[in-house]
Amino acid sequence: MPIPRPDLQGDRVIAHVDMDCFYVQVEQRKQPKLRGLPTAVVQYNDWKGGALIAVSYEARKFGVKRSMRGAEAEMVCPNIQLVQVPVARGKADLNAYRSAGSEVVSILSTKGRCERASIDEVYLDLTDAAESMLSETPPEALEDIDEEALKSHVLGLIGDEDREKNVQRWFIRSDAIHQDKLLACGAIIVAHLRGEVLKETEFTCSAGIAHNKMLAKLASGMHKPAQQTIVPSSAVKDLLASLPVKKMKQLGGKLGSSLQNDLGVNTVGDLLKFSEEKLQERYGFNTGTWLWNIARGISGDEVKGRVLPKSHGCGKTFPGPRALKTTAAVESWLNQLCEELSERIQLDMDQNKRVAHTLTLHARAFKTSDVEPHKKFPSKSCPLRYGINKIQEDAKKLFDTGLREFLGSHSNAWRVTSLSISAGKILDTPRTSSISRLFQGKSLSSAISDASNDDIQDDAPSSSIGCKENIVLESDKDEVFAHGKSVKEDDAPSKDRKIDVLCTQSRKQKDKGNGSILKFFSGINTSAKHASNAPSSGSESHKGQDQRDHQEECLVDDHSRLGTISNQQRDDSWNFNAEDIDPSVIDELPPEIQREVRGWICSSKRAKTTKRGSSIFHYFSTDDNA
DNA sequence: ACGGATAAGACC
DNA sequence: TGGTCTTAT
Repeated sequence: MPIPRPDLQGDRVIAHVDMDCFYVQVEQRKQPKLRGLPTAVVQYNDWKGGALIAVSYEARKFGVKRSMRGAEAEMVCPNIQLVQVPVARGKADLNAYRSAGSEVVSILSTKGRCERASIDEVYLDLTDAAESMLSETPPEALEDIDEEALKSHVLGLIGDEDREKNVQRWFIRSDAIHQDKLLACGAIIVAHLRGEVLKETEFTCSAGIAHNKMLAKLASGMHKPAQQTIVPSSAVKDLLASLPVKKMKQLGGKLGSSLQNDLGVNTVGDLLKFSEEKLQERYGFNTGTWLWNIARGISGDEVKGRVLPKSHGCGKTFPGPRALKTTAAVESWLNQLCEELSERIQLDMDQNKRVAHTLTLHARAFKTSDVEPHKKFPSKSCPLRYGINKIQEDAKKLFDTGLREFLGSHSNAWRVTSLSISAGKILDTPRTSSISRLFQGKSLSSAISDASNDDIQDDAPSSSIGCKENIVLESDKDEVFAHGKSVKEDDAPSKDRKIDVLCTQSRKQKDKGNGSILKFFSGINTSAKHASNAPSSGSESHKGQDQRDHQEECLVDDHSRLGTISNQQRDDSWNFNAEDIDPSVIDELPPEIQREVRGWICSSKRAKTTKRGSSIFHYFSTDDNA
């Protein structure tokens, strides 16, 4: 998993910040009277008091553990306060915790690169900040170091009496090695950040400060709650020597068991006895190298600069007797799940200007008359189209195809024990180049005029712009096309008109045959299906969700199709290949646009293999891809 | 017959 | 690529 790469730079300052029993803190902030009491958060309390998903430290003293049921917890801790996770649409709703997590991230991301590792954990690369501090205000010159920093735990510091004095001495040692001084600076920064988090959100957290992610993560869990731990490199060897392999991230599962059972490796230190080649031959090249490295406290894994999730998903399980046995039941639950998902990706789009491109369905199921015992329900995905109804419709189709495959030829009675859908391939919506502006960005009129060297004014209101007859776009309200979003927020008739123009164009384009150029600029899908669905010109008819879905379909979801092509739905109209574009159409474009389009075609041919994909949206979402 | 709901990433 | 598997909280 982590990229096995030698630590090229042992001087990084990395912190791992972990919220203390996060869900509990969120609930305690909501209900301050719960503060200080043994508290746990449970979801669904109807069966055995619900399942615990977070436990306060007060409650842990009583032996209350995650993965207990509420009823069990009450037995060991009669006074425990059980708070339920909010329920919406018949399922647990974690949004309160997600947004609380965002509050924290927005504070923690201010001092260096920040990677959101989960809803309640982040990694920080504080190297630059620590270097700066060291050169400007090194700890040894500081007369009073942040009190919270002085409470740090420093691994390997000897002397049990008057710990804080020792720590202080460690912080201000002028003869310390550069690495340790950097860590000291990092620890001061982290202490400060934790203080900010507490002040701004009322949440406490714990942290680890080390030279890489692995060690930082290890350290953050060593002293909780509300404390921080520093790992000087001099302490690494002893730390790992006695550390059970299972404690190491990534070794908590089968790999860790295999190390113990097959190699007799019980502590990370035991790994030192094996050569890199030996480990590689047993566990594969990458994993082998990775193991060899972590045994030595080496990890080159970088802190990704990412504060937003890469996917959104929601799901529900239907245990035992609750298993779903009819398609009607499945569809009803899928509808609920899709509703939540739609809400969340819409919010993501509004807040972060990002668009999800794939919809994936997972399910677990079994057959009542079990012929093929362990056959799994296959997961299925397709291009994601925005709008609740669309998502529901597509999810339904995905389930059906999955179910048919699951059942095979003999149709058997089945039960579904879990359903989940997720939205992935989330990309920033482009906003930089002129072509981006042309089809969805800020100012359509100015984009076109700039590009074609005309001198139409930037803010020319309500003008229809002809572009070599291939494209007619109105642009009186720029935001209409920005991220395909304001359409839904604003139902003004002029907007309807605009959609109408686009759809009409799209239909015309289709009749003319391969009119890919319009797809470029409008993002409008020219398939018969969608063209026939296009709103009619005097559209005062539809209102509400239908209308919304419709408009979104015209703009947003078709954008999303450009990037992704599903295997199962190999509808050409969803496809958007550079090869399909008629070169003569490109010749008719304004010169600036020609250049960009050709650039895209070129890059799409060359970039078939890159992760970024080759859609025009990918291409134009960055500035530097000539 | 699962702790449940979510996420990320590697592998093929 | 999509789909599966692993790991984690």
